[in-house]
Amino acid sequence: MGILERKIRQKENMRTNILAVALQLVKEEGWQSLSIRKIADAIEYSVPVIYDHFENKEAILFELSMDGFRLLDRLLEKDKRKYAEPEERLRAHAETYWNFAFKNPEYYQLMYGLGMPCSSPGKAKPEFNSFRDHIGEAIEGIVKEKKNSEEETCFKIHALWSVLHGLISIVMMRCSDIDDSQMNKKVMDESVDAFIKNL
Amino acid sequence: MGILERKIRQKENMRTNILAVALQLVKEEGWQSLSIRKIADAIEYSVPVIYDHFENKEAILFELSMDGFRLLDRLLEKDKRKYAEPEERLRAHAETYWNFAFKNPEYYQLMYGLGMPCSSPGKAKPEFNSFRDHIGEAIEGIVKEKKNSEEETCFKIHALWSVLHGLISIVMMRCSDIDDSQMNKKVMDESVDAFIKNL
DNA sequence: AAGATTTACCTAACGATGTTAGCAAAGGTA
DNA sequence: TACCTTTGCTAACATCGTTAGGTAAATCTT
Repeated sequence: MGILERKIRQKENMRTNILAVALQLVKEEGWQSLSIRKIADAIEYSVPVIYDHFENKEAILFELSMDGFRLLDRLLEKDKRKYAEPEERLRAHAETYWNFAFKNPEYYQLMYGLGMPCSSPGKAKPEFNSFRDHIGEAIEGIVKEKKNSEEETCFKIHALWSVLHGLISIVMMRCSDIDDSQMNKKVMDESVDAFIKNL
Repeated sequence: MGILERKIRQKENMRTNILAVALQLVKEEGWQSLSIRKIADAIEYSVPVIYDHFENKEAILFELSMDGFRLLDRLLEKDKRKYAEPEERLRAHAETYWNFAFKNPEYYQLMYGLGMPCSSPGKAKPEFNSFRDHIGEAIEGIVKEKKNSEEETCFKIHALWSVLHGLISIVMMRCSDIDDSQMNKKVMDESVDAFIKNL
């Protein structure tokens, strides 16, 4: 009997609908004004049904952050297929990371806890290191003939990730008075250049 | 009559007391659990008196973040007096920034909106650029014989700030699985080295 | 088809939050 | 003493996340 399957399908639909609606609300009004009641309103159900599908609000945010990591991962995989040469690939990864952040600021903020009650970080997720793994691979490709130790490579990975994340955070949080996005992009490009030169 | 002055003094005392108590609570339980009622409880007054001294909760957070910037600024000024040689001074500034962040994580999180409802950033504060100004001066000192344009120097400032802030953010938010603080410190030192070498 | 049972869903509430209106008491002024 | 300003409080409002408990519909059992 397909009746059970239909129910499962409906349940899944509800779940994805909740996530979709939550993301939509966030895009419109930001994380700070997202509430369970608004989600319930948007899906046209009462509040408690949301708790049939998610343990609590944090679980919803967690799931959305996972979506963010998955999306980023897909983009990085595309780079991998497109660019075989390690240096070229590394530059592409950096650019992809940058573009991802500013095309999906909601995701980026959630993924790295920028300007919101921490929620997602803290729990170790494999997806968390997706970017690290990708640039790590590219860096190893560039550096493999040189006699760098594994530890040194690990340092390099962290260093590059840090510049990118730091730059993005500062711009996204408006910590700097430099608001010219072209200029900020240039700072990133030069930082990546300097980084590669220093490998 | 000193009676008016006493009242002013009392009012100021109350104000600073509120801030001190708020900071204390944050150090004990983190930003997320700070509430007006807890502050009122700690200062042994009822809730509305707090609103006689601060417009709202955000104003309290804002003032505390200013304290953070002022404290950081004082430390950087100390470096300036201690180290005349630009490169040495720049290294000291980086180290000071790093140490400040991990000795006062509450301040750092508030100042740059890490893991909390954004609150402070967004409003342009002169104190915000204190660190930028300090490392800017040192970098100009190092680079002044070379024919770098002002724009290039500005880029360099942003690049260095970004590595530091990125590294600190990643560690503080536990985005990385590398939790060894000595190791993280090494990554910073090497990044600063590479940065200076690349000036 | 009728009864039993599980499921789906809602109303209403609890406790905590930031914020404010309005009142009472204390203190200074005339 | 009468008045007024300051100072502080109680109590409430709206919103939040979360949950207990009930109802009616959908499903399963006989």
